This record gives sequence, C-alpha cells and structure tokens, in this order.
Amino acid sequence: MGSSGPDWELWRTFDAVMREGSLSAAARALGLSQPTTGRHIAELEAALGADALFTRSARGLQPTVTAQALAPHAQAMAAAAAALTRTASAPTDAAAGVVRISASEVIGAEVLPSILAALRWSQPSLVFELLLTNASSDLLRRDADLAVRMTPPQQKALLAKPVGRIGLGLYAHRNYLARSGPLAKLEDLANHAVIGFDRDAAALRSFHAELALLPDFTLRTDNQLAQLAAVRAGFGVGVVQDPIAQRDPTLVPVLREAFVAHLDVWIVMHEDLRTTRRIRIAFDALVEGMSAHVRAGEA
Amino acid sequence: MGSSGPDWELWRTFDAVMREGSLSAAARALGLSQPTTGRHIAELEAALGADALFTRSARGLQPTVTAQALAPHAQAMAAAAAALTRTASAPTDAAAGVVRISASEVIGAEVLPSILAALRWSQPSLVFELLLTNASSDLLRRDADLAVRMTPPQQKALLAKPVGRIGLGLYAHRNYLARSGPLAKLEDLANHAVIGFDRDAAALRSFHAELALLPDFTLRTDNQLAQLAAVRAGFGVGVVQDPIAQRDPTLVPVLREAFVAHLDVWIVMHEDLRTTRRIRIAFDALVEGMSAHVRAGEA
DNA sequence: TCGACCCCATGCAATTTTGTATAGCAGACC
DNA sequence: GGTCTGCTATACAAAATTGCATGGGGTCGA
Repeated sequence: MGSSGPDWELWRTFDAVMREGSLSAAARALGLSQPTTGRHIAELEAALGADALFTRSARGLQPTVTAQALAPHAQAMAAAAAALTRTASAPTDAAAGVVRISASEVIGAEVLPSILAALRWSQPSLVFELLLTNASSDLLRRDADLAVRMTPPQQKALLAKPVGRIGLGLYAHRNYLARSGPLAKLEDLANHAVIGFDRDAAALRSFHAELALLPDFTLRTDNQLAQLAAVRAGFGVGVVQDPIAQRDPTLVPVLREAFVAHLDVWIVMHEDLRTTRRIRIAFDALVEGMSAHVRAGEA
Repeated sequence: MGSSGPDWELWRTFDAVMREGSLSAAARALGLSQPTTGRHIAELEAALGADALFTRSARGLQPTVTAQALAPHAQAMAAAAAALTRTASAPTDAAAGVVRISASEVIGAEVLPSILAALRWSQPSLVFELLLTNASSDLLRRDADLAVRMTPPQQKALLAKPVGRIGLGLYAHRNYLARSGPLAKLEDLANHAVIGFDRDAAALRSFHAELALLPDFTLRTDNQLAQLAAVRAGFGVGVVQDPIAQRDPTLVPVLREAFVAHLDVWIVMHEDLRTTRRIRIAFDALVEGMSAHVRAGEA
C-alpha cells in the first residue's frame, strides 16, 4: 500500500506557495519553473479531493480555509526537513557543521555574540544560525537545535539544564538622572519617562505582578532591544537585565528596593540531538557561557 | 535559492528504510520498486556528502551513526505528512473526516469506546483512529490530533482543558476476598497477591510516593490493561481507577483510608487545529464525556 | 553440502516529470 | 488610453525517474 498520501515534494511546493503567495514566486523560491509549481498544486488538489486549495486570481493564489488549516503542518514538515539537512551537514561525531540557536532578541544581541565568539575560537569548524524571537520558537517543531529559554522546561522530549537566575532591575542613564527630578520612591516614577511594553500581553502581565502601580509608559515598544537602546540613550527609566546593565558604568540602578524581578534561565535541546557532537559542544558552551553571564549579574 | 536540501520524497524513502530495515521491505511498504528505493538512498548519500547513511549487507541495510541521528527528524516529517493528509481528509468546516486520538491503554479500552460511540451516533461522518500508548505520544510531533493526558499541559502551542480528577484506589474481586485472609490494615497486604508495575519507572515512582511500604508485587506487568484484567479475574489486589471499578459491582474497594491517589485529566489539542470543525467537535465531546466519567467516579 | 530464500546492484525500455516558449488576463502608472 | 508588469494556463520537446528483468552474493535450514 503506497497510498499513504501524496508525494512529499508536493507539500514542499504547497508550503512555498503559502509563504510566497503566488505560483511564480514559489517557483522562484524553490528553483523550479512556474508551470511545475502550478502542476504540483493541481496534483495536490486532485489528490485531496474535490475542494480546492487556492482560488486563482491575476494577483496570485489566495488560500482557501482548507489550505490555511494545512499550512501549519506543512511548516512543521519544512522545519523537520531543514533539521534533517542541518543534522546531515556534518558527521555526527564531528565538531563541525551548523548549529541553530533560538533565543530572545536581547540575549541574542547582547550576550550570545561573545559566547559564540569564544566557542568558535576553540571550534573553528562550527557555523551558527541565530533565530532571535521573543515568542519562544519551537524546538519541538525543530526550528532550532538549541534554545536559551526564560521559562521552565515544558516537555519530556527536551533536555533542559538550568543555568541560574538573571536579575531584572530599573535603570537609567546617568545623564538622564542628572537632568530629571528626584527618583527615590516608586511614586516619583509618575514624573519620569518610563520605557515599557506596548501590547506584549505575557510581558505586561509578568511585570504587572511585580510593579503593580506602574505609571503609563512614556515609550512603548515590544522590541526589547529598542527598550534597551532607549535606556542607554538617556530617554528614561526602563527594565534592564542586571548583568547587561552592569557592563555599562553609565547606567545607574534606580529604585533598587521597590522593584525586584528575575528570569530563570535554561539551556534547552532536543533529546534526539544528544548524540550529535557539535550540538553537544554548543550546548555545553551555552551552559557555561550563560552561567558566567548570570554570575556576572550577581556581583 | 532552491538548493535548500534534497527532494523531500527522498526523506520519505529514508524513513521507510529506517523503519523496515531493508531496501526491499521499504519498497514494498511504499509501493515502489526495490531499485527505486536503492536509487533514492544513493541519491541522498550523494547529496549529503561523503559519509554513507547505511552499510550494505546481504541481510539488509544497517544504519550508520549519521542515519540514526537523522531518523527522529525523518519521523517528525512523516508525522507532519500524516497530519496533512488527515487534515485534508475532509473540508475544514465539515463534521466529517478522520480524528486521531492519543490516550492511555486503559482510557482507550475502558472509557473512550462509549464516548466515541455516542459521538458517532450524532456525527456519523466522523472516523476515529486511536493511538493507545502510555508513553504520552507527541501531539507536538503531530502523531495525533487530540489527546487525553494525565499530566498538566506543558506547552503553549497546545490548547488544554482540565476535566477533573480521577481517583485511584485499591480494589479486589469479591470472590478473591471471600477466599483470602483479612485485609483491614496496610500491613495485611504482605499476605495478599498484589498486582503492580514491572519496570515502568515513572509509574513505580508515582506509586511509591503514595504507597511507601508496598510489598513486592505478586504479579508484575507494565500493561495496565493486564493489571485491570487480573484484578477482575480475582488474581489479587490492584490499583484501579474509581470510575472504572464502580461500574463493576463485583469489584470491592479495599484499604480505602490507607491508599489515596489521583490523576488529573486533561483534554489536549493542537492550537493549529482550533479552526478545524471536526477536531473541535471531537474535542468538545471528549471534554464532556471524560467529565462525566470523572464525575461518575466521585459517587 | 546443497538448495531455497532474501537481499542488493545494474542494464534497458517505458513512463512521468520538467522546462521552454507563448498566449491571455488583470491591475498600476504615466 | 496606452503601456508595463506580474500573474496563470497551455503546447511541445527534453530530461529525469521509474519499473522490469536479471545477475550476483550471502544466510538459514535440511
């Protein structure tokens, strides 16, 4: 019985069409010709039954409800295919090949570079890919090999190692403080420029718990790198990870007693990758590097 | 750039070869010819670089370390492909098509049948697949659409609904009790036939916590259906879910005060499937049916 | 030790899949 | 209103993939 579904290659085309929005664009992305992508989609539609996947138009293909329901699975398939080529990029027992790391934007921009630089110095054959997104992207969907996570490990299939706790505090640039009014009590914040989140529900909630009577933010953005940059530029007061703030002598902690929060940090990997040497090497390096980072913040 | 890895269809062949153990068997499973599968593997090996995936022998193909590292990703891909055909098996907005449900063996054999029977009565176009395994199989890997879980939801991408708590108790058949010695205190168990787990580490641990001084089991098996059958057959004393035991008047609860345990039950589904009507219908039916089951045990 | 069986590898013809070229259509912009 | 761009759909030839048949080699059991 070979009839267990269509040719997998058709799903790859489907995924590309969903992503690119038209047969022609998908053909370009895949390195195929436009008639071929069109035939692939036609073949899928024929194989799946009566209802069409797309409505054709001169402006491209618009996915039907069915196609929209299929899309996430196709993406999962694509992620697995990418993981396959990544894993095969070098022998399992070699300290070479591609390692794909998922982390938050702040960690990826402020902390990982030095860790990876050191690692590459000792392991010159490693190649890194960074997937920087705050929405903790799916290790389970194999979008990445390793991840730096701020939430406890959620899944048996994942191998997680805690590396400590990053303190969060309110900071401001000394130039800002020199020009602004007093900031000794939590209530003083009402007269200050406060940098915070815009719509990120999860982040807002977690900070609400810690900082119940926070005034309205003066600068709102969900991009934490922008928040950090704003604090450094002297715009106002914002939440900064202690170890990052302490590297910059111009940043001054404020309201140390009034605001306390922290992030528990984990390094996470797929259990499947346990035996792949380059992943293991990168895992260990991340554990060590992030541990050092966390300790630096405790000083 | 279309050169992002080999033809996906090759991975399907790879997965089949890993599963079946030989080119010929894989060819049979896929409905292809043996030369074709051989060529697929050869093409993969050529595409991935120097090191081979399999060592050829007259008894089949033996996977190398690299191939073993690739296998789980290929399985993930296969699961996603299966989910695609399943999802496409009927229009998204139809109360028809295949719904794949993961649950423990006991739930699948003792509880689900009546729930699904009732559901099928009101929705005759639904088709069900049961994946009965105690190792909570991966919803995230898209092995199933829905799951009945005894552990709290671990993943953001999953939509989980608690349906209550199933009590666990020690039970024995009345015929057994009529012939055996007294059973009033926990210590009396030493003189009884006790049915329990064999090697299932997780299960053993969870029961050790509840029943510290449990004697050595007289009948050991990790198959919980066999445990249940043994209790029903009057072999001895075993742990049974209250709602299941109470349906059978010949089963008598014993040591009610000494042993108390419970399982929190959740119905879990992929967030991706939220908009697929048949999955939603089955989800709601499972929530209602399992809630009723749980309540039945509280009587 | 022989035979039966299952396995992989290879040559060749048929089929399938793909690409090229082209036509037709809808919207954007001057 | 005309032109330009981007899209899909179709005809036909080239290329690639597949299946069939067959050969060679190893393992198991009588």
